[in-house]
Amino acid sequence: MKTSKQTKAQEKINKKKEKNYQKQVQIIEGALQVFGEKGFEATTISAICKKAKISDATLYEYFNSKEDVLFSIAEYYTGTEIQKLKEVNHYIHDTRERMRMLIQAHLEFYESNPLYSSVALLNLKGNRNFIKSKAYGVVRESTRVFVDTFSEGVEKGIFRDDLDKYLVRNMILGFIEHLVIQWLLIGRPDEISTYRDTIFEMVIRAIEKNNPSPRSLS
Amino acid sequence: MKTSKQTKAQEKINKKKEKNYQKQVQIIEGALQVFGEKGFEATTISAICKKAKISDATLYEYFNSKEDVLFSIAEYYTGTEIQKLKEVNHYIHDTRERMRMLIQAHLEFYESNPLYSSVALLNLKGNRNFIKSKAYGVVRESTRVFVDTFSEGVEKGIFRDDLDKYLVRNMILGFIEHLVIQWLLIGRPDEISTYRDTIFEMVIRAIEKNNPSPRSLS
Amino acid sequence: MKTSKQTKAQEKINKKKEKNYQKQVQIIEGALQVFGEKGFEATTISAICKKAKISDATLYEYFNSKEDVLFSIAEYYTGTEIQKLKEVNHYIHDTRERMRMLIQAHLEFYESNPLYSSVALLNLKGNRNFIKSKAYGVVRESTRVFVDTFSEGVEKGIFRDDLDKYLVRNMILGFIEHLVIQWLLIGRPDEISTYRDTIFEMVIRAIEKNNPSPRSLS
Amino acid sequence: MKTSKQTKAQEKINKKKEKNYQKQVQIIEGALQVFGEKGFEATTISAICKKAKISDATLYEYFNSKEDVLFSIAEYYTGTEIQKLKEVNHYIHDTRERMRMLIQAHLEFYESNPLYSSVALLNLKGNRNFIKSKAYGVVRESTRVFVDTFSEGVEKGIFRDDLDKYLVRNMILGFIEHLVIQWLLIGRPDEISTYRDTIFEMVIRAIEKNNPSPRSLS
DNA sequence: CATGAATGAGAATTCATTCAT
DNA sequence: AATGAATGAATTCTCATTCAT
Repeated sequence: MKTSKQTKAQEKINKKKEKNYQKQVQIIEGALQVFGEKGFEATTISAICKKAKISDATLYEYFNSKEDVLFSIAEYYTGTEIQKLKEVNHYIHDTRERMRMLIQAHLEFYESNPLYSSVALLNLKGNRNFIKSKAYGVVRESTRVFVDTFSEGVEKGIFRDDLDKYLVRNMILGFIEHLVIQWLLIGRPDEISTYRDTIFEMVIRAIEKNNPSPRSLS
Repeated sequence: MKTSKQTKAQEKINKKKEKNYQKQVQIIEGALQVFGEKGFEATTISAICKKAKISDATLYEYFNSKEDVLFSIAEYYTGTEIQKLKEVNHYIHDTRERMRMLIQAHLEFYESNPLYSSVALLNLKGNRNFIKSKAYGVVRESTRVFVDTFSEGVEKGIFRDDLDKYLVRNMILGFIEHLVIQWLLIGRPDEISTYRDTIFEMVIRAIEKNNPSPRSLS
Repeated sequence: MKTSKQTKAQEKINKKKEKNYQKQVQIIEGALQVFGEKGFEATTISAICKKAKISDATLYEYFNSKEDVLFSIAEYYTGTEIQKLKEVNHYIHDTRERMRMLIQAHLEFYESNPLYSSVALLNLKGNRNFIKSKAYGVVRESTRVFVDTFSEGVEKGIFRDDLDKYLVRNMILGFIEHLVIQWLLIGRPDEISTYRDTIFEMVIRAIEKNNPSPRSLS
Repeated sequence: MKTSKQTKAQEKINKKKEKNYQKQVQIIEGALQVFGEKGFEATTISAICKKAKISDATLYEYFNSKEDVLFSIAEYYTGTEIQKLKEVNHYIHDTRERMRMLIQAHLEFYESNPLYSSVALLNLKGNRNFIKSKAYGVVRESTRVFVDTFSEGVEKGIFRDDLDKYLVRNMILGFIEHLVIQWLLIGRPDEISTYRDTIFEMVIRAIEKNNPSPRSLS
């Protein structure tokens, strides 16, 4: 089963593009709901198709496999989200403000899309195949704003120039995502976006320049 | 048939404690290897038992289900790790140093136990049943050192008293775990413990007291 | 995992009716053969499917479980038999003759369908779940002719009015079925329908009216 | 599994006799309870042994298999019951009264031992292996009283001499057992021994001699 | 005698996926 | 384009039974 998947996957490249985009979205939305509630393994194709009001076989006209559907969810939602972010970003010129906005936007996006958060953080983050997928590229791309914004700050001299920019991204995303995961799993805190300013402020302290560490750091 | 299953489920609890502890560990170690390499779903009971050199049926003398084995891995390793931490912790009096040590210890533990890291961060973190399990309690307990250390710092006046201690823990763990996950999945960075000082330093800046944020924070 | 099973159970009901009736019968006939020869527990789904020339998975498109197949056999054959009985019954006006016919029909049905007899009397009679099933309703219904015929005789004044009609049914069915079971298990007597007249006559003596018991019955 | 059972069974002949009779009874009583409540297939050796307060392995010191235990229940209880019957029988000289007593005794035995009734009528009657067992011989033997009593009546000229004595036994046992099964499964009637006189009287009418059937019997 | 420990053997069921129509 | 029907392939878990101690 595992081996044959690989082989067949190649024969079926990009079935998607050719077909009705509308229906793809319909399926993705159905899948989001079921995956989000039950998790990937516990979800059946049948359940997705029932939500999407299509037959099981039809799903395979639009996607190559159950996992393809899962990954496509990320691609779709991230793509959509990136658009919004770019627009807002366009109007913000202050780097610090951009960073604040990014954190806020991420928190709010997760908070207002718990099903997607569940899929992304409980099912995708940790999926070894995901990182090989095209969808992962899109998701990764979407986090580049943090890297870029940090770099921008470094150039402007407001952020420390002795930090690995990817490590900074790690910190910010790790912080946010860990919080969201906890919120999803144990329901605490009630609202995560409440913390947006504190989080921003902690991040800023960690990365801002003229912010001498009181004692020398070994 | 259905009803008797329910009944038996109750009788089954605590099958473990009564039996040979040695063999439990043997199974846990076999399972760690297979789960760590293939992931929970892709792992079969047979594979675990082959590694542990026991029959499939025997596994069920010691554990109630595949998931029980998974959770027990966390319980076992965390329990062991907590012991070590407590010992070291005992000899460190400086709060800052304690925090440094904790971060270092966590990073090194993950780095030197990639299989366990894989199980814990790719399979357990995100498992909705895990948080209901006894094992989760142990894991959670093990992270309390961060909360306690932070509180200690607050009391001593070296850490900010305007931060939610759980949020602080979130930041630290999120940061570390996100880094480890990336390391596991895409192999970067090569060595995560290299970053121990930078990470510590970023964390410290975020939580240390006499560290006025240069501009006012809205 | 546990919860979703419950949910699915509800969705599953009535899988049958919607699908190809032809194939259902095909499966039922295959199952009859295997159940009839080996008994319920000793029969495997595989064996049934081999007889029915379908794959194991296909069986589950038409039935919900092995037990569902078993019960459906009874429903199917009883349903068919009831039809025949009703037709014949229609042309018989004499109550005594009707009773004779019923006994004869039952004996002959069992005798000419030993596989079904085996399933019905060795596997179903005594199955605690069966009485809760829909199929049981059909079977029960099919024995009502005995009750009705007896009542008819009572009304006409030819049968005793001091007997519980259900007890009468018990006697007749118990008599017949016990005989059939013996025939199935130890092969004696060779032919059960040989006894049709004797059985009828014994039954009649027990229930007929102007048939004073010689001595007083305490 | 099926084939090896046969082979091994021969090696293990009569393990029973040599051992502690006390413990055998203890096991049989435990088994009666579990078999009686759950049925043969749904009963596990473990459950029996828990009731009997011995270890699973010990059961096999006294019995050769799970089925052996089942059959032994019948042997034990029937043996005990036969004793009682013989005693009572000894003091009854009237054939008709003997028949009345037998019916009454059977009904009362079943009614006061529902667990045994369940085992005997739901699990044993219909078990194809049972008839090959030694236990079956004992059970069969116990029903000979009906045959003998009927023969006695025939000799004395009070019972019809045109009836197959085994058919008579069939009628009586079938009647009684069918009633008991119904009582076990659907709980009706509330008390079966209430019917003892009616049943006796119906039986008597069917078999008594100077009891001319009103019309000629074809 | 009693039993703790180990296991062989199986078997029902699930589901993603395919394909002819 | 859509789908009803069919199935291959797999896997957890159960349990009667054995045997060394």
